[in-house]
Amino acid sequence: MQKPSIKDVAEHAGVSTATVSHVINNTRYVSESTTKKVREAIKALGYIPSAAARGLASKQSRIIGVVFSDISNPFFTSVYKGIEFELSKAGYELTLANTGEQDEIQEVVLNTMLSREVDGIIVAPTGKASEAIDQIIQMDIPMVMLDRRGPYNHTPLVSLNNVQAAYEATSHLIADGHKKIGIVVGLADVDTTKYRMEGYCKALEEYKIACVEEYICDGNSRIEGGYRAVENLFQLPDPPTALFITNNLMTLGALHAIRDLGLKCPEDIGIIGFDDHDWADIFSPPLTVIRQPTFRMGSRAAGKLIELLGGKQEQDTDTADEEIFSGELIVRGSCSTQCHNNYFNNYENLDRVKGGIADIS
Amino acid sequence: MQKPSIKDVAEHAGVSTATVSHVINNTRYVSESTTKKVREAIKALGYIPSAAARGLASKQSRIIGVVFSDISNPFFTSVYKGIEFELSKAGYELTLANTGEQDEIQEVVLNTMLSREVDGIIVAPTGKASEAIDQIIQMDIPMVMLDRRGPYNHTPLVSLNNVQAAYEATSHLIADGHKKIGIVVGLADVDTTKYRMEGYCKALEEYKIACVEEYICDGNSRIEGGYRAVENLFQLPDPPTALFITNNLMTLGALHAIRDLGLKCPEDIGIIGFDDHDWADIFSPPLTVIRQPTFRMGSRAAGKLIELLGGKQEQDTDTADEEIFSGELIVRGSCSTQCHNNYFNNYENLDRVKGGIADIS
DNA sequence: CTGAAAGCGCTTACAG
DNA sequence: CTGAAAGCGCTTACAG
Repeated sequence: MQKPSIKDVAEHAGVSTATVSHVINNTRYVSESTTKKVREAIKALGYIPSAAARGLASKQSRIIGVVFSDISNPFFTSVYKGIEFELSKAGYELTLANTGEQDEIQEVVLNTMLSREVDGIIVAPTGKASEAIDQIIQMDIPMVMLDRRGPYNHTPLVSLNNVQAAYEATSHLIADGHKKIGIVVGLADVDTTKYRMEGYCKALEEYKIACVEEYICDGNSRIEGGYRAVENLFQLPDPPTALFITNNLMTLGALHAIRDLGLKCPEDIGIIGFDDHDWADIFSPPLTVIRQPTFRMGSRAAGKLIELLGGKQEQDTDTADEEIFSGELIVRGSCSTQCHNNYFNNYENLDRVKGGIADIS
Repeated sequence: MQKPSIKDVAEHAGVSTATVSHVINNTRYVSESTTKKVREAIKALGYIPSAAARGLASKQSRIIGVVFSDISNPFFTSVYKGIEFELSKAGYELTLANTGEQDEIQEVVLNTMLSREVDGIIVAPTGKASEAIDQIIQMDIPMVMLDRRGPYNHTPLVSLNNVQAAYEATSHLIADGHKKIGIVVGLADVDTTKYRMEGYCKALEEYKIACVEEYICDGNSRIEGGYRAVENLFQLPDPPTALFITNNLMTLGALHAIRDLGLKCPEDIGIIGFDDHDWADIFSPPLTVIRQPTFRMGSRAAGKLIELLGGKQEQDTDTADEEIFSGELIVRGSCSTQCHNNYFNNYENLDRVKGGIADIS
């Protein structure tokens, strides 16, 4: 037997398709007895509405597109769960696509989303300008950006205060007695890279530590990149004593490299990572990290999108609608060197010596 | 301006909508000059076909549904990437849903997929019978099961040889000199739990080691469960010297517990985990695990589905179509005790003593 | 080589 | 309180 349509249900119940549609969608009053007949017919026939037909007729897909660089990155997985939590409550389905941080792929996936007529989009855009994004903006499809905004300054954004977080991370290393601090940075095109580097520099500056160019090392945002970065740093004549590694994947690579180089953490090298992980706590020593409120960031982005979908359009204001979360420093013990118990072992002391750390040693 | 439809394109190009459709889909010959006109019109208007309309007219959504228990489990993430790799080559889009291993949620998500009229489904089913799955089967929607099959014996399956893998894991612990071997098992409803336990028992039996009931501990398939399981095991008067932990999340929890209990691995407790991870290698000591070929499993499941979609229907054979992969033992060093250098330190020796390990000690 | 037109299964003014 | 019917934007026999 064929899959039943709304017409079959209507006939079976002895009503019009309009009535069936209205009881299904609860979109106008239908008498109790009629409602009952319709529900029974639906049950009897095993009727399932066609989302395609519905979408075509109503011009709403009730699908939200989510575009991330890589769902196997736990940061995005957790954000995704936040989005899913919020959006499924509101009756939306999600479609997910990975760009792998590649502009061409981003173009392709956004276009298929356009073709799917998604009702809204949440995207962590690559750094470059995108025709597809231009088109989405021009078509007035609700969109919120997550983690970064690329070259789009007038789209709502949910992200972390990366400057502050990186500043805190670096300050923490300084407080632990480090003066030779390397940083492993991600892809240059991605906003967060710039901001995390900025926070790092700001902290060094504030504590009058010279910013050594060789200590800034590209890790490509990926595991292998983190590995190679650490290898390179330790080929320097005067390698750093501590490392700020600016995302979770590079941290993994860095830890691999540290092990392969036969180094001990934190004795030989202090480590602070970006992004928290389930395994960070059981690493030896447990990893000190900056934690992002990933789930909340995801659900907030979804919330913003729902507002836009509801038509609360005050978008024509000039101020970009931003929601910036704070990173949280989780101190676990991968930073402290032998200096751990010296004068610089905590923020209180740090505050006192601001402006002259290089003098005391 | 409104979003252009195929009609607008047809008018702009001075042809029929049929012709436009055919050049887009390459589905019948169209003269070069006409083709050119159509393509130009498409470009000029920025035309994007409506997937909903297309789906409604063609009765094909070109969407494949993927139903997993939890995409934040790296096992599923990696499988998903394999699926994505294969299916996107074939021009399909994916829609993903998590069940959290809950029957009711599985029911809901499968029904929305039915409503979306997905062309096919890949599912890691919960253990219980499901009305939605019954319906999918009855509607002849191509479906392949992944990791497990639940109570459905006539659906194609891609999975691991869990008995063999668990047998190898346990044998490895035995070869490393352990005789008091605990196992942390997952949800009872899930097939893999049963099979992994079976392999464990088989190995013990083979080496004449008594199977101690207290050493079999429920870990609920989750991090917290793994934690509690280890806590419980170490409250036994005679706790095990080694643990086989049967999935990645429980392993994480177990490692946490081991740390919190102040135990050292492998000195105090040997560990072998199920599923490999990026961090397994940098744990101290690096974790010995059974690795599943996750990406290949995913792409193979997708391949099977594509075959079914292509209508190669030889399904009415009675033999269930199964593809069973082998797990790979990755030895890293979290199992060996002080016995590491004794008689039982490798498989060669193990073979010689088969049938009487308990006698030698 | 191409077109006219029915039909896919819904939603939604319009009408009563 | 409910129905008749147009229309959403495609695909696809059918026809020439």
